[in-house]
Amino acid sequence: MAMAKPSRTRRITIADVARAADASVSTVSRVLNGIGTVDPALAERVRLAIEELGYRPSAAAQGLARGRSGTIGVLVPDLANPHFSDLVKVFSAAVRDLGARVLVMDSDEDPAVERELAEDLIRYADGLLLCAPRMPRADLAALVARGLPLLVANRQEPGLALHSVCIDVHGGLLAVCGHLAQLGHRKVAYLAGPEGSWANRERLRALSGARSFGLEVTVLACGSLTDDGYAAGPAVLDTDATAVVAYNDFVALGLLSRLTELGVRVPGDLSLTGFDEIDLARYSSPPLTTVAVPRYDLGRAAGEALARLMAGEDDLESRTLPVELRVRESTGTA
Amino acid sequence: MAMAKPSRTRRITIADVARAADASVSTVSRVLNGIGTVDPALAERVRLAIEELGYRPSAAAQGLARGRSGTIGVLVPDLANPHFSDLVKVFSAAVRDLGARVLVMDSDEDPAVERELAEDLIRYADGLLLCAPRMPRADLAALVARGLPLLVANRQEPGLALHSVCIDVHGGLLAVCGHLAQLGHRKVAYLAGPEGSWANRERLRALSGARSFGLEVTVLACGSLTDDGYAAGPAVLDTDATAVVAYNDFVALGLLSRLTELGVRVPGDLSLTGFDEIDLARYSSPPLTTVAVPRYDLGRAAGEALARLMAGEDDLESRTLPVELRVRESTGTA
DNA sequence: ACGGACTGAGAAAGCGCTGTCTCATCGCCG
DNA sequence: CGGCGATGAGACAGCGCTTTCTCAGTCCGT
Repeated sequence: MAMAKPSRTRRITIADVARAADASVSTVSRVLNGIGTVDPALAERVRLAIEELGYRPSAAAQGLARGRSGTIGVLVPDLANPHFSDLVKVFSAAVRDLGARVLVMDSDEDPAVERELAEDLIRYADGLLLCAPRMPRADLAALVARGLPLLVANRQEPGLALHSVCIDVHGGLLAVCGHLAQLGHRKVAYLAGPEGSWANRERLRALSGARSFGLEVTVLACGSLTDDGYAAGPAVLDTDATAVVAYNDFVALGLLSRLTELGVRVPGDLSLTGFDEIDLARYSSPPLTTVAVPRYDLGRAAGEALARLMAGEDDLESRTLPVELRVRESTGTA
Repeated sequence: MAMAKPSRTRRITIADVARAADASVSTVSRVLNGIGTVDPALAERVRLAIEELGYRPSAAAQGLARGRSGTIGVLVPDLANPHFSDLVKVFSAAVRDLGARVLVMDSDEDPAVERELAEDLIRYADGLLLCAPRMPRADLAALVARGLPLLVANRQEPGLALHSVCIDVHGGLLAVCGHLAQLGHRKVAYLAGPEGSWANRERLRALSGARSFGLEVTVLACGSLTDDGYAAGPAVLDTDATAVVAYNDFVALGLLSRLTELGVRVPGDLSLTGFDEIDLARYSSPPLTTVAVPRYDLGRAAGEALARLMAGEDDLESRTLPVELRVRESTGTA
């Protein structure tokens, strides 16, 4: 004989609390939100009832009544990438201080999915943070037109009144180039990152700027993962470059591993740079020359910016955060 | 003269759509949810109106009316740890197929915060996934008592009817010990992970089990980060161990780096093992002997289990997923 | 002792949906 | 040709809160 399911106990509502505390629903609400004045004794009774019943206001009902959900949608291309999980972590801590929660979605680097998820997030969220969106400009514009507070991290789109916070990728890679040039390198290979990525475009822009100080750049399609860097080993050796600029630290470490296997010494035979400074960069052998990006500040800045957007300030200028070159032992004279 | 703020345009509601399509609200709802039968012509008119107005149903209103939010709460100790961000990623993809979204919170490894966030998540979510919760048993019990679908990943609590999916940490570390014993090691040092962590307790249990095949274990407090491993270098050398079992790959790689700096050869002077198999493990020099855990399967399994819990099935047995020892070059004969 | 300014607290109208109930309408069989 | 089951579609009552409005007391000045 099948045991009846324990019939999901009815939700405890504010009315239950009111009844238990012998107060009105409005009063309970007041106590809950600390709005208006309530007689201390009554308030205490209410608090007690809340405690005893284990009452928690329904987020849906609050959201509906208040007209805002207290939720911010965050869209990332790949949550498994520490760059983004770090950002989400910091951002979510930042907005929690504002009383907001974060709904994360992962587009798996697919621009089409990205648009769709963003539309879905809108239904839930009071504001949106788009991290390094790969979607076409038109989609981005459509999203902006929806009118809800929208912030973009690490992408700029000239002419599209986009509020954004960005890392100074261009400046960072320029610094890398300067460093390499100073060491006497003339020919460098660049292991390129994801196609649609703004960060990749910025790096390319810096690279072409670096021609002005005599750098000759070969661009090799690669990717953003350790495996991609490892795989790129032979291709790199096919060039006559004396230095390799990897898209990021993962790629650099993957390549470093392959080079070590192949008996190529770093920086003796080949100099190598990364980007983003992951923890392990200081711990590889040799330690990696890379660019430190202010992850924490980025998340923080995004949180603040979105807070202000949601408060109705619309005169926000976009911010670009400075980066810092970290010279270590993976780079040497040509 | 200050430009008036564009007065946040009123939300487009289902009523607007009904009006535009010259249909009733109920009909629009039917079309939206594909429930009941609607005349094809009318349905088409509705769809058109939705399209034209750019209407999106409010998640809050739907949630309130339906009695469920379509959101699942996920609580992790540290989203910056790839172990968890990977899990969240896979899990969230898994439950999206169910039409659910994921609300992530990060407790920063603080058991007290953990409890609080979990309580908050309940207000938003239809179900909860607690990842490697560090909270005391009593708090966990209180959460279970709340009655909503609750799943725990990587923690077991005997006697607490907890639905869980776990990695076979014990088995994995036992395999590591066996491997080391076979190589002739007798004295090993264990770099311990976070205090409250079940995974750490399981490792310790395996270690004490390993005494049966003659292993003598020194436990050193450490942590779960690369830096912790790096810092533990001298302490490790103070022991007379011939092999080091690190809490995870990060710790192992940190230690490896320090050992390299100190001129200690791995595995010549000291064997070293990790756990969790991060990407970089194969790319260190030497490549790291570690334990591969089925991250993907874990997320998948969690998604399925929670789906079934939410469907009312309460007879779920807990699952433990098998792991695999990956022998590489960081371990050698004693 | 009486009117005006406050203060504390309840009643009730939404918020934007869903889902049930009800009501037309229509085709069809007897 | 009347009655009956289908079928399509609207009305309406919630869902659990917030918030305005209203009202009964209080406290004071005159």
